[in-house]
Amino acid sequence: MPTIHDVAKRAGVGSITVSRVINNSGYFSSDTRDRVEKAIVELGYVPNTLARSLRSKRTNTLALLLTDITNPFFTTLARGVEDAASAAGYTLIFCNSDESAIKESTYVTILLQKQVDGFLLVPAQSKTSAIELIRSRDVPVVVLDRAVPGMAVDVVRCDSEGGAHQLTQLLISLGHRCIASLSGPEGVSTADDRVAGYRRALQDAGITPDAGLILRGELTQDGGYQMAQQALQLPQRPTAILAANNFITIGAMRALQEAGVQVPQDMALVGFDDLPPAMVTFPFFTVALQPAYEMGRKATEILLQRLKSRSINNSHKEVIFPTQIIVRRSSGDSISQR
Amino acid sequence: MPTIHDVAKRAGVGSITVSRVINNSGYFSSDTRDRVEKAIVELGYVPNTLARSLRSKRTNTLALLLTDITNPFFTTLARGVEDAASAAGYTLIFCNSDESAIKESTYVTILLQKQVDGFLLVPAQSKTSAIELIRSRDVPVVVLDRAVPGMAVDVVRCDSEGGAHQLTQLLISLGHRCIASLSGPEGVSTADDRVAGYRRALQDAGITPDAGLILRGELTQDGGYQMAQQALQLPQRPTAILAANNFITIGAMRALQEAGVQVPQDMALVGFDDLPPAMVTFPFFTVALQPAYEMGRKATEILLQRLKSRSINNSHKEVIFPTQIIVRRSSGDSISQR
DNA sequence: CTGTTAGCGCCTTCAG
DNA sequence: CTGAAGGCGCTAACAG
Repeated sequence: MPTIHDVAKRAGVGSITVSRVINNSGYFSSDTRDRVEKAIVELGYVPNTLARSLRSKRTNTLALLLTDITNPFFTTLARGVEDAASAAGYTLIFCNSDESAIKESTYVTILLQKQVDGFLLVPAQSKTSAIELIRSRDVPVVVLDRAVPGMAVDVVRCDSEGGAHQLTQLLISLGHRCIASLSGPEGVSTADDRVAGYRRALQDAGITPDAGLILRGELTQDGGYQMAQQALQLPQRPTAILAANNFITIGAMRALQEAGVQVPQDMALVGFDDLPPAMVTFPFFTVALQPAYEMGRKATEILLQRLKSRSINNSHKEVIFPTQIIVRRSSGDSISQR
Repeated sequence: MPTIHDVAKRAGVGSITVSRVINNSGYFSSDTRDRVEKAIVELGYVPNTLARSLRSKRTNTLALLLTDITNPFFTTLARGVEDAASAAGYTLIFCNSDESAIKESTYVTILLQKQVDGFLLVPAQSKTSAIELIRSRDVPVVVLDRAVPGMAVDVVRCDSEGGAHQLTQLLISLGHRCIASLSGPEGVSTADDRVAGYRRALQDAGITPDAGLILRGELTQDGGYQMAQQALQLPQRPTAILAANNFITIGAMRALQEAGVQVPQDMALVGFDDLPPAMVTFPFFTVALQPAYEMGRKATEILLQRLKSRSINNSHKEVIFPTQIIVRRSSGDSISQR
């Protein structure tokens, strides 16, 4: 493994000169450049970024810490992050926290040791020590997808409250009065916000939300399955369901199918997050679409901006993207036409 | 940012002793350990992995270089890789080559500079310089998903030829005689193998494959869309289509829908790669399923094994997983019953 | 059980 | 335009 020294010797120059040629910094004659470049090629020299980073204190590496890359929403978001990062010369380390605050902290510690330049974090819980851990080392973070109330930190997320409000409004306009909300764990801001938007829409319509209709569980297919089963057991069975994410939607759908409940005839079903068009043949679900790719891009841009200006403690941005309601078949027609 | 020196001073020991405590290596009294650990906590010391790696020549980082994380097949594969890597104390850098050999080489160069301990590579082309680049630096690689004929390298992939053979056989058994094959670029082993399996099945059945029925394009939705349109223009329109991956399947489906061709009534359609059950409500496509998660896991295990034994030049493994044929509605009933 | 010495490969500082 | 000295934070190798 040749080092900068070997190249210098072969080119008959000092090693600092080689460094200057590699980084195209300072002065050197074009003759020197040629000799150095020749030596580099002949030796197959590859600079050691580790050593460089040790000196420069910059690794050109960002950390992407999310809950589960397997969820198409996060996959798309990750792609947005990677594109923006690599365009700026950064590479990406990614980790899955699986919604566990413990895994999250463990990863943050490892990533801090690796001296990543910045973090893109989808926090497992709204109240997370991970952010404090990162901030205590003066490393920039941008929080993605979820709000972290009371923390001075950049956030890029979607208007979950508004999206849920619109979806619920849609259901109400179709004549539904008994609507169940299947959401994620308390403390996860997107889950909380989607319940809040649901509540507000009901109140706007003068409907008193029945507490039993508000179910909380995991943001997984299993969670959706279980909550939908519970919803079907309620004394007054709902005529519509609002699911808080794509996996809950699918799980709920499965429970309904098993119970012989037809969507949308017997039960309207709307949710959050669309599947990418490249993945779905028969679009069926009415959803609030979040611009995952754009969110990833934007968050990365903000992070890179912070890195460039080294201004961590300034005022913090909160970028909130609107959701886009896409009406398809799962919401059904107006109930009164039945 | 405190260093190992600061900790040593505070604990009243030499810095090497701190190092020993941190890494739990060599000998030290339990009293020393306590003093050092106390100092570490008090200072909020975090070891600098960069410096450690510079000495130890190991970064505990693996590179995952694939074509597009957005494809659910690769997402699942990536998750398998990450789980196996993190269980062994490794973190993962991931990059998307978008099937471009140039991007691929660029990334490999960057990753080599970052001194990653090993590579997991989905090569953009069967004939790729990336592998040679990596091997020239004596860094272990495991190739994923695609074969690289003539290269002495570990490979974990699926039996594409066999899967295509079975799918084609299925179509033949249903009475189809005029079957189109929509595959990826020549030189991509999975694409080539899936054409080969298709050919063999036809020959087995005594059918001479018409060259016009074998279409090649991109492994994308767009590619599938275009190839399906071409297939519909053929003088003798096929009664069935074999698509080489999930995106081609979806694209083909779209083209058929637009042309008013019903699947499976007017055209049977079978493909490769299933969508994860967590993602799909109405399973429709008959597919050859590849065990993506297991492939990722297995490849990572092999790579970690190589890292442990430092044996790069020994005999190389080729692990070939079977595909599993899942028959659903898109393949339709026997043609003779119409 | 503990410490000293000497670098890993690179780049900042200062001197030609 | 070029180079020598020194150190980033850590740990092998060798003492004690």
